[in-house]
Amino acid sequence: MSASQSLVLDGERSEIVKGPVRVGKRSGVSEEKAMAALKDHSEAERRRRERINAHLNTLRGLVPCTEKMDKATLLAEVITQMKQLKKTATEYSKGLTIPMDDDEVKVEPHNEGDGTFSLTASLCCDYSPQLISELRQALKTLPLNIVKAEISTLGGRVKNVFVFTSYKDTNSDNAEACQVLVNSVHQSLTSVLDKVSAAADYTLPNKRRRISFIDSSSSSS
Amino acid sequence: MSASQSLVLDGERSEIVKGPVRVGKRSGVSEEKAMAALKDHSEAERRRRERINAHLNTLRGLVPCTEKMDKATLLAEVITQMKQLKKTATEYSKGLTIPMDDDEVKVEPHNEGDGTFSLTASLCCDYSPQLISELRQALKTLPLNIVKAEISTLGGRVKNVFVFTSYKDTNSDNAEACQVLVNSVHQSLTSVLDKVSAAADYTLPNKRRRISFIDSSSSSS
DNA sequence: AGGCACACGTGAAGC
DNA sequence: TGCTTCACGTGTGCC
Repeated sequence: MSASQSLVLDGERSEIVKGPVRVGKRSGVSEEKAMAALKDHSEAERRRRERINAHLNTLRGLVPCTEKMDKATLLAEVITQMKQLKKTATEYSKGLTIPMDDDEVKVEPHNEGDGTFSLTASLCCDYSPQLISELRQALKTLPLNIVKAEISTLGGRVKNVFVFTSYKDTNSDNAEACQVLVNSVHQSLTSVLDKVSAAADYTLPNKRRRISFIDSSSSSS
Repeated sequence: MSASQSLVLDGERSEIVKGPVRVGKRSGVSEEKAMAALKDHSEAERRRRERINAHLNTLRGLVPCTEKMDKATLLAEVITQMKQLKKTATEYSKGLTIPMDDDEVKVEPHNEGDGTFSLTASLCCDYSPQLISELRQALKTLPLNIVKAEISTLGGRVKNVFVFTSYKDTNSDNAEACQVLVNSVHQSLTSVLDKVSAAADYTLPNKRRRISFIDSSSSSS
């Protein structure tokens, strides 16, 4: 565009101008100004690029196995990672909150694909002193290993979460058998829930013990 | 560079070439090839830009309040959000994992700044049947409300997490009083830990009950 | 080659 | 108005 000028802004070790060729005495000054503006512009743009790339690189540090990855693929990876993190975070917090108004029984199968089969089951209801022993009796008849058990209470409500694995003679890729397990666990927990909530209807004095499971456990009564 | 050719690749509604000016019969074909290559190149580059920008836009959808934000600032926001998510996620999972080898007592004050004062305390040790009643007795002497209680077991280990709030007559901005509370809670839990672990040393048969707290609770012994 | 990904400088549009 | 951000086409190096 500009007549008889070749401005070379080197990216690495700039020797800025190559051929500040004389063009005319008076038009030269305005051209120099325009050139300076152009140089400022390209430098600013370079700083912008550097800013973006710096952030991109710190993202590489945050997401594993992206050290030499494409920009676009890196961003895609960031997206999936972010979604995953959000999901697990809300899942964790979901696991920590206790629904106040509704009793619930949930059973979820986790077919890992590697042949193992696990189950997480949860029961949430008002606290009742018989609850734990009822639960124990109900669960020990099931053909499942208890891997992990959690009890949490908040304001008179109690939530029990269990993680089971099936005995290894149970075929994990037998979808039907797995469904049977899910159903029996669900049924066991539901019957526990029915039993304790029915008992609570008649033994109202127990409700005064609802502040914490620790207030009214088995030994002192 | 190219002599007497002006290739215009319009970004919006491309009428691709403006002036396929005759230049010569034989050099024309090579020039046309070069031009086609150039066009492919710019189109590929455009697709790349679109890929990146699409990912950037989905990131905008993932991070709040970034709808009209700068690319660089958006990425910065993504970074902070991601760090935050990672932190809370590991914090949650930290709360759910149970150290296998070391017993521990932890007490952490949470001064909210709004005048309320809360405490989370945790005790992690081998399961012992007396643990729960010991805990109950130890905690009920403390001038604290139990807001939330969790018990989780995994492989014979048990972790108890409690959230307390202080009675409202305790001045929350009195750092000294808060520290006293922290200390007394810590001391109570430590004494419980000492008691049950000392008992476990002598009553080794109890160790067979360690598979789950549900195996050996209070009612049947 | 020939596709791919990157950095660059530049024109245009928004405050 | 200048300053910033964006999209674009291009040059270049790397499989």
